[in-house]
Amino acid sequence: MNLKQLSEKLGLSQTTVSRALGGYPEVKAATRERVHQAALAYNYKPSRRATSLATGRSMAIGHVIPLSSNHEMVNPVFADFIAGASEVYATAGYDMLVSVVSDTDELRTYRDLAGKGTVDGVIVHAPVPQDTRIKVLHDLGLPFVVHGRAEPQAIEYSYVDINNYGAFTTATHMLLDLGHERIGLLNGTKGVDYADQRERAYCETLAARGFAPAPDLITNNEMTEHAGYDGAKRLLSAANPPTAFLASSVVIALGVHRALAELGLKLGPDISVVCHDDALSYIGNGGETPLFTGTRSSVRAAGRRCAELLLDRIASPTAPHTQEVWDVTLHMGQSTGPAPRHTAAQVTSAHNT
Amino acid sequence: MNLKQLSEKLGLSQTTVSRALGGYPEVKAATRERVHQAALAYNYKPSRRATSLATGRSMAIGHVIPLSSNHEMVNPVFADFIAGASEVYATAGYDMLVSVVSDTDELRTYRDLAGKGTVDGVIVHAPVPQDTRIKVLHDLGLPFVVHGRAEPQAIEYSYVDINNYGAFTTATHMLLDLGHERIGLLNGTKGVDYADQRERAYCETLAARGFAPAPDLITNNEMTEHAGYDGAKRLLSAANPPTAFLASSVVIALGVHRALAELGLKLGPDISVVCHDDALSYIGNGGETPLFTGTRSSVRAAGRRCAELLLDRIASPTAPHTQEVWDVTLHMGQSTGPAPRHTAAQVTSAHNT
DNA sequence: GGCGTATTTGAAAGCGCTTTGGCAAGCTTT
DNA sequence: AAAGCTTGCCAAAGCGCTTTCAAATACGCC
Repeated sequence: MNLKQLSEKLGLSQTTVSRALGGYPEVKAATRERVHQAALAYNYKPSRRATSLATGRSMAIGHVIPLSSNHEMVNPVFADFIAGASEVYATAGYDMLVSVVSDTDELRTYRDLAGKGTVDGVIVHAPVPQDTRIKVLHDLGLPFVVHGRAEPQAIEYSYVDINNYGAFTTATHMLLDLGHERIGLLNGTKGVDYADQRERAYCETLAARGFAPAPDLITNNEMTEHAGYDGAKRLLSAANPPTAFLASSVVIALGVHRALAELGLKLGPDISVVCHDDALSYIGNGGETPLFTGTRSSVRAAGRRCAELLLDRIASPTAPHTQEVWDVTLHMGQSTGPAPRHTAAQVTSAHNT
Repeated sequence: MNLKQLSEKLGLSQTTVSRALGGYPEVKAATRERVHQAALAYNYKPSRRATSLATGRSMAIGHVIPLSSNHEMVNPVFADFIAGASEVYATAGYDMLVSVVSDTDELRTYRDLAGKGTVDGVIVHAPVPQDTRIKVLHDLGLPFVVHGRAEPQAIEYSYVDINNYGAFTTATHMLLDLGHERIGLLNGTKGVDYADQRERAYCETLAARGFAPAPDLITNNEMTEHAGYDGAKRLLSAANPPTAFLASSVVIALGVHRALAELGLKLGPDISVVCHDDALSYIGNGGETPLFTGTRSSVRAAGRRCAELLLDRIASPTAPHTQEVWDVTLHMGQSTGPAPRHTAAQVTSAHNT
């Protein structure tokens, strides 16, 4: 059933039917009602294809998910972020287009989406400093919102980010306050903005408190359980091991936890772990008292907010840009405790003998 | 730049330009080359909107991701599945449309997608026995492929599934062979096909070997880390606790692992864990010797295969249906060992004193 | 009753492609 | 040399909507 057929059934013009369904005011209430009834009865749905062509809007938002070129890896936070964004799109009548592409193809994908007019806007994920995507999207005239930041940029743009610097400053202070002096940082891939911010916060806080950050206490890796396990294992087996870890995600922290279990070290009393928790729905750091102490911020809420901002931009492209930095709060869990008087190395060797 | 403008620049008709770009044979090679050059030079990309309307194909595939109605939860396997599917779509020139909807809205979403013609086909996730979606999609005439099975069905349909029954039969036998007699089953939500298959395999294998499956050794829950932790903790603290666990996913197994660490039990020597491993990219059960012993099957590969089958169906809708059940292999990890002579309960209480 | 103003409805022109049905060359065939 | 094929191109119709412009009807008022 298409518009023509429906209007014939009703003895009305396509114009009137279209307007009645579209909610335009110049239709008599009675007529509108009649049209709605008929649309329901015949199960008429206006073709998205035709509507798009006629209006010039595709009513779809693109999410381009970069695949790390080295490892074929989909970052687990995307699932939650997308779930949040999807809620907003659904209520606004937008569709969500997802493409998972290797990061070398990413710019081409944006150019394609813009050129073909498949989407009305895109969300930019995992920005890096001086991200080239921002200029490209700006030049293409495709509305976009960035999840995270990509400073410095000559171009003004909208973003939603969390205060990564603040979060890791707080976390580092907290561990120092507990007496930890050697703190390992298990971070994400170098070059991604949030990872760099976190490392900077960690280093500068240590320095401010009079500790020299040892480069050998920092690892950069994909945010996987395995990376956390490997990193913790490696740092703990080195000479002069850390007594605490700062982990960039709960997934990494779980890996640390596994490494500790294997080494016979107790999370909290022996080794403290503080992590950033994206509040992923399935990697629960939940329960009454969460397992891991950490800064927390819902990436799903960020997805929602980014989607809202993007739809706003599409509706009014000349409006001033919105830039939000969310503060995160530290939640106490069971993974932190005062620095043990004996070092972890001694504990380890005691267990190994 | 649109087709009309490009054809004027070239001094050709829109027909010829369209055909040259579309690869149709009735264009002279020289002309085709000239058109391609011009398209490149002017960065012409045919509008997806217009193409869709003209051809009647939207060149997009829908993935409707159900959100469990009780917990707002996105299953972690979706991310990997979708990454696999996306690869196939990309090379075939298709887009991927993702909607995350609460399961009560799912049928409406399918009707919308079909009615508006937003997509050319859909993938059905997480089927339940006698899934109503299959009949609805069939009646709508929207091509689809199911990831998993939904027997019994009056309707013939295509699917890709793993041999869940076989996998858990093998796993149960293996644990019995190791001398474990009380085996906990930490399963997914009841009513979802794969969970039911796994429970059936577990019960029937136990029965075949002369053991009565105790209902109190089975838990059904979301497949989260927390659920695994809770389930293991609960079963282990009961009277006559299990000496081994069968976990429906690595995420659950990680939760079990955490519970064990907390109880001072060693994975392998004290308590064995066998799980099904979807080979998720970020919840690595990787390494030379994987942590968890388990059946393994790449859900990403399943995503790829489902996508291929769906594109085939769209290309030839009357072709016979394809039904694939993949056998899974058991990989030895570090999480299994012979049943301890003393029971876990004794170990626990020893540690608690 | 007639005029001006609101209120409702319609005809038709796009939106930017694909595709059908010709048509005019340039070839081959007899 | 006429007839029949290819080859290479084009004009125009359509895909199913939205939206402009115009027209028809209804209403209020002197």
